[in-house]
Amino acid sequence: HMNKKIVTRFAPSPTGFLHIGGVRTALFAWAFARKNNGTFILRIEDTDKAREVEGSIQHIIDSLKWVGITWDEGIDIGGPNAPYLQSERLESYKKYAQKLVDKGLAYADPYTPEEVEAFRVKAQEEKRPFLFRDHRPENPPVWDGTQPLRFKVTDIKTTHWNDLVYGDLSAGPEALDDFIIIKSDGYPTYNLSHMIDDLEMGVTHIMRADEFIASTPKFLALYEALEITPPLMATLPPIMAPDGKKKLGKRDGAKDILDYKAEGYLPEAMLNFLVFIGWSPKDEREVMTAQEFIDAFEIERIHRSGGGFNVDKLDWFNREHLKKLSVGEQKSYVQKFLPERFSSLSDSMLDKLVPVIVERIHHFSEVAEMAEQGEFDYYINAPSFEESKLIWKTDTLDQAKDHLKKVCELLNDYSGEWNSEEIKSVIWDYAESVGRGSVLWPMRYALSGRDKSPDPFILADILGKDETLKRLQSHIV
RNA sequence: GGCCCUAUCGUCUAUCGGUUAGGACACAACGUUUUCAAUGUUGGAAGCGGGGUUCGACUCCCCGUAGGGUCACCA
Repeated sequence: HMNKKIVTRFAPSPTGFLHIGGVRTALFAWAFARKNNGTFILRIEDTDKAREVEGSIQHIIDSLKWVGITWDEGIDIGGPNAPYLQSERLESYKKYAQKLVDKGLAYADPYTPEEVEAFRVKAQEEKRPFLFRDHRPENPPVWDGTQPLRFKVTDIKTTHWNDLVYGDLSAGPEALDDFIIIKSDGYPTYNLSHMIDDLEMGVTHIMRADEFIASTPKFLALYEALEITPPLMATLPPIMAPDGKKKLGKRDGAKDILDYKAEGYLPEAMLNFLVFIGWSPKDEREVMTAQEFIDAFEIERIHRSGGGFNVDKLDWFNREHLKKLSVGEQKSYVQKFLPERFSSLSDSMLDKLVPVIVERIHHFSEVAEMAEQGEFDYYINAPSFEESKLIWKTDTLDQAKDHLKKVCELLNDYSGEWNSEEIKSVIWDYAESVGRGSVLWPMRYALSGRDKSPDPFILADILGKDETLKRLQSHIV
């Protein structure tokens, strides 16, 4: 039973950065293609020249690549259906537009933008939807390419269709109108161009966010006029702002996806987080790799209700994926976010320090924040001697110094392997005999100068034997 | 305002007529421990309201209510 090969696409417009909503859409379309051994296409819809933002295309490519999305055909790699930039496909759109004109299903819009705007305002004031067809000219001029070209809806009815996610949908006749398919600048609108491209590129499944539900009846009318069988449609639920009250927009904190990269979030965590907004697997798994997501992905399990963007959950996902990284990988991230002054840390010190840091963060920019607050300074500079701190939780300063003196002796005599477990066992019996706190608190202060720090044995391990003894001795004098 | 979609713990969700309504995040308590962190255990916490259908509704239908989308020479 050879089914038709599945082809999906992600088709953003180059009008700025890609935010999480766009990436989520791409992720679903990509996963569906991958799961079914299909083709995934990256197409750029640059028909709105006024809104185009320089550099967007590269930014989109970088964003998708960051989360691990790959495409089989697309703007940067070409493919059998090239070009993948709509501004280079104008002939196709004109051909189909002309077809409609010839059939009497498209006509030139004779009004000025101001006149149309006036119709719209009036409709708004009268609290009814704006319908251009109420103003459809009786004898439209011949289309010479300088006026907008409108599709003429001939069958005004309630539209019924099926959505792979929402099931049977319908919309009243108010959803149908004469909409523009070619603008006065000669470029097509999305309304026309996306379906021509999908047809020519063999797209079988369209995945897009729910704001397109309302215009689907228009698309369906145009498909019919063009005698094109529409692809199957899967509508994705909206991503809501953290308060859950409205759709997440750029004004509500929908950041550039690459900002999360800059903040030290892991791409695999971002992917994991994003796919769980609007989808969930059959079982109760949450932490998943990209491949596990692809394997588990089913359109049937895409949700219909909107999901909120929850930073706490993202942080949790990030921690979970952080733990799965090798120490080497963790180390290169930590190095990236550690300020310049820490470059004096030796490689071997870093190897021991990294796990200690990773245990205390959700994402790597916290490393920079903690460093900013002086959190790691004692790894590169010995803390200054403070008697008051040294005697905290011990009886007297003399006693604290005696304990440190003994610790120094024990460590000095020890010549085995230098790691926190061994260091601990060297000191432990003594600490137990006189009371752990009275030994460990002074050690902590002598080594870090702080009352909140990692275990003193771990500190000693990271600092090395020489530096450890040096710091302890400086507090005995 | 018209058209359309949605509705389970604070948040994300499971449930596809019969469950003590399950899980995760967050939160709280306790345990471990030399502090912090990490970790372990436990806990509180939900079916928007009203009608139906049914032996039985979170689940199906209707009406409210609330939220969201849309009504561009943007996609």
